[in-house]
Amino acid sequence: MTEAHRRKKQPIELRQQLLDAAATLSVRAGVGNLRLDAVAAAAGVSKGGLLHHFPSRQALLEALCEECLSRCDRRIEAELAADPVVAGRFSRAYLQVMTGVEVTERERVWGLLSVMLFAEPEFRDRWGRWLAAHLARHDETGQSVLFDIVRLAADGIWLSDMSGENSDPSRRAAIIARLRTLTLDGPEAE
Amino acid sequence: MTEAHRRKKQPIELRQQLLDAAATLSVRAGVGNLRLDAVAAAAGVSKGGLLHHFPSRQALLEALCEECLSRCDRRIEAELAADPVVAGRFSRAYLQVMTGVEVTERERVWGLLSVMLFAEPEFRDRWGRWLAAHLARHDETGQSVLFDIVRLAADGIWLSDMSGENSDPSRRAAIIARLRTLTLDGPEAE
DNA sequence: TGAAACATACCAACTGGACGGTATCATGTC
DNA sequence: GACATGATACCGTCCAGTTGGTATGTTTCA
Repeated sequence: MTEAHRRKKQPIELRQQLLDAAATLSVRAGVGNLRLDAVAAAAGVSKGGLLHHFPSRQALLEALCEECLSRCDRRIEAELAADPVVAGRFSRAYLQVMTGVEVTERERVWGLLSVMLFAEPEFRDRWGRWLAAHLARHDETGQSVLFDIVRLAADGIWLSDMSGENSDPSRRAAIIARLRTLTLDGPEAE
Repeated sequence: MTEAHRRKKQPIELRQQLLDAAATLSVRAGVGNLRLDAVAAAAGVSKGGLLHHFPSRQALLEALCEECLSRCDRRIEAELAADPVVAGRFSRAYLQVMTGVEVTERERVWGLLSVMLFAEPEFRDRWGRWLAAHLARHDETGQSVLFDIVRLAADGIWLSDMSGENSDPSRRAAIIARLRTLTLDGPEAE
């Protein structure tokens, strides 16, 4: 009947659009204020269409969380592959990904969303497990508190990025650069 | 008529109880899932009673935010007063307060709540302004990226504390100790 | 002084809108 | 034609906020 029916059906693309829309709206108004109607509308589809892909609100949120994690994964893997120095490699990649250097606005949304999902109690554990698994896999856990500090500071930057662009960009860059060199100095004697 | 009517009226205490209840419930289920009924019940009062003190849900959340900030203020001030070394004093106090060494469970709730409120878009700016004001007042902004890193890492610890007690406490303590010494080394040449 | 008059603190029941979810129908694709 | 995809209409529930009360404090004034 309507025009929407007549268009080419591309379920995979739509699914992605729905997730993108959900991410954007979550970041703008908070995960708790995410409304199915709004997500569907933003993706140019009816609520029925949305519920076809995600049978419930909960399912949508979980998919959102998984998408977040897998995006992180992909970017981390890319960074790891491009880094020849083994020591502190993971922490460096983590820093790079979390601080989101040279990243598109669309990627940025997903970064912010990560923090917001982290604040949701139902997804905290999921995140905790993700990080623990990665740390175990790259086995930097026993290395040095310096690496820990670098990663923690990366989280801090990530967090402060959420509060708008109030911080001086050059200062931010200097901090990131300094953190990066910290991981390259090698773990000195404690 | 009912027993509740007959009890001693202590509006100030009740107000505090309501805020405490709201904080606890927010941390447990997320700010977005905070229900007025539940808050009222947890404080041993009816929803009407709650709405007498906070005319709307929004008002309650704002009061919650203010309470959070003023609690931070008080603890920061206490740390500052107890620290004879001027250089990096604020960053040290910040680290101490945010990582919440030797803190009661009740205080801990408020710490966690801070992060959750930070994740709420409507309160992000409020927090950003708070921090900016404090940084300006103690004028550590121009000092050293090391101080920045310490504060950012403190945020990171704070954040990771939210994901349950999965981290090794002694390791956590080591990190905090190291961060502390970083602020005491003094700003070396960049 | 004390008791009316007012103000504050709270309760119980209700309402109206928002929103998640379902049921059913229409259309595209293989 | 059979299945996947998506639209429309509708229902039930949840919950913030309203309303109209009752009980407890506090002030005023005869």
